[in-house]
Amino acid sequence: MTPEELSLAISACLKDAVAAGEIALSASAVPDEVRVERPKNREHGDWATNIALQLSKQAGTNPREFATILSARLKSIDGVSAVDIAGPGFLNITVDAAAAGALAKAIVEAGRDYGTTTTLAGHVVNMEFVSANPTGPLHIGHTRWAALGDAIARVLRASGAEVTAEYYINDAGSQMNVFANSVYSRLHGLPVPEGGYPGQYIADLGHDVLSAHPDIRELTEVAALPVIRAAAYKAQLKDIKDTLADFGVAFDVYFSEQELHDAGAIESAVARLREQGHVFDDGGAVWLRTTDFGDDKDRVMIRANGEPTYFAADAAYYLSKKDRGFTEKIYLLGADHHGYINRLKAIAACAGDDPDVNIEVLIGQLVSVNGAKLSKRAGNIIELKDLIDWLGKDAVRYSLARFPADSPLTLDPDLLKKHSNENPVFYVQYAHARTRGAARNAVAAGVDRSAFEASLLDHATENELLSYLGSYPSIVAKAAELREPHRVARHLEVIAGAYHRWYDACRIAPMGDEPVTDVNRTRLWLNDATSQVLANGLDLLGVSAPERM
RNA sequence: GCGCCCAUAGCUCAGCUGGAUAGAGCGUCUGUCUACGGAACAGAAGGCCGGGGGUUCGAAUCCCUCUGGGCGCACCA
Repeated sequence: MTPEELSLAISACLKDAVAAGEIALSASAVPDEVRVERPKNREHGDWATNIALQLSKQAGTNPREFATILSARLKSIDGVSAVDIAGPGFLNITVDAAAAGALAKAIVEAGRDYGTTTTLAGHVVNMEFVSANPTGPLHIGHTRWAALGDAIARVLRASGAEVTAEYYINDAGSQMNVFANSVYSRLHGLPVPEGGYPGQYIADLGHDVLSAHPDIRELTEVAALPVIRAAAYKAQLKDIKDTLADFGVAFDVYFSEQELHDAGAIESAVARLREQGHVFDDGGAVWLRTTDFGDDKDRVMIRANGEPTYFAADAAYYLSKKDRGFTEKIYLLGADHHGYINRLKAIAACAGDDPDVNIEVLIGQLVSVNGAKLSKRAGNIIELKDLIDWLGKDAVRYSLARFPADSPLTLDPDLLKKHSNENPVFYVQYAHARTRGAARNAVAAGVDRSAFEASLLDHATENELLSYLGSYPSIVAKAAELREPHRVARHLEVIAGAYHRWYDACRIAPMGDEPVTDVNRTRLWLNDATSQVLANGLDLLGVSAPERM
């Protein structure tokens, strides 16, 4: 019995009670699924619901009376062994061991599919994240979104959504010229130009350019700059892609801003938005009236000098996503871009979309290290590449994925540097390795899965572990719905803890010369079910599930 | 000045969108091993959930208001 099954059964009982006239509610007031929670206190049963507290007012009765009527029907649910009414009207439900234990076998049989649902089926999602300028290496600021964005994409897919992960390359702006100038200066041993990019990587890019174009130093500045710009851009973008691959982050599409310009998409975007009636001319510039849709000021699309703005490219890019058939466009942006929310939503509205449905802008607080703010331009960056080499992909990805995006996060490098159980990733990975080790030992001792007797999983720690395994799918679905993959990570930590407690209390393999019994065999199913859930969950976070550590 | 985010144990942070005695890891202290992997488990100490009002059966959670942090307000990209 999973919490979902219980939830549906409770809802059915409610509907029956309404139909029988025992509760004065309209049928539409009964929710299809009743939320059941795992009570903190074990004396409160296996599962609890506060549905009586929520609906009694509408039903014109008091919560305890409501609960009494409902509990009589809940007792007849197959697998429910007891129903108690507590406090102001909580319903505490106890499930018998056989009904709870059956889950272990179901999980093993579902395998990698356990935890996938269809709650977001039909959603065609474009998820844009990272999108770092191709003028420098990825640093820790991008790291958070790389880890989180990839995990969100995976969680969405697990919930049935069709997701395209997309990286927008800002390769068209004036920063590309600054970038080329910076490399040019390095090649000629000149100081970093005003506002240019410092940092060793500029010199490294110079070497890349030099090996591709050995005569680059002989060219005049005017002739050299376009060559440098193209070659350094190519090398830097490759570096970014390689780093993301090392981080286990896969993008389906790398979208070039320059190609938008080359294809005339800016002009056609202005024309299309003008048709929608939201474009106006003022002071020689072309504007989009974003204030019609909640922005605090209108935005220039084409400057008085005829040059398009970055904002115009944003609008063209949005239209591209719309044209490509995405019903939901999700943007993951850093907190320093939160001012973009309104204008991006206004673009969607101007394009005729519903800004509450078709576009979603997620804002993440920036990660800091040792209190120092990181700046690409200042050159004191911590590169993603170095972080991976330093701490390992798994530790970095897990550390970033286990916190929600909207709270400030301070990473202590000295703490993260330690490969010890101070880092929660090891707690979860170790639990998985332990399940594998326990299975190897059990098999060596002659235990197999030839028998499964669910009612034998009756220890308190088994009840606890089963309930957490059972709520895993709804946690994944919730994480997808709210775009909060940290919920998965936290739940894995809960499962790992429950597993360790079970492992301490209940042996899988027989002790010494004792014979193998169905208790051992059945426990092996539960062990393997735990293994499967931990592996599935870690995979959603892009973290490996090691066989041994 | 206007706007967004944040404030919970000594530290880093959860808290399932309003529920029962507010949790985890680390740190501190005390226990459990002739060990299916001790990278574990059990227990203790540690909280005015930033302050003050309000909403209701019930608030860390929702509303208002202070305080204190982070960030943003371009015909830059």
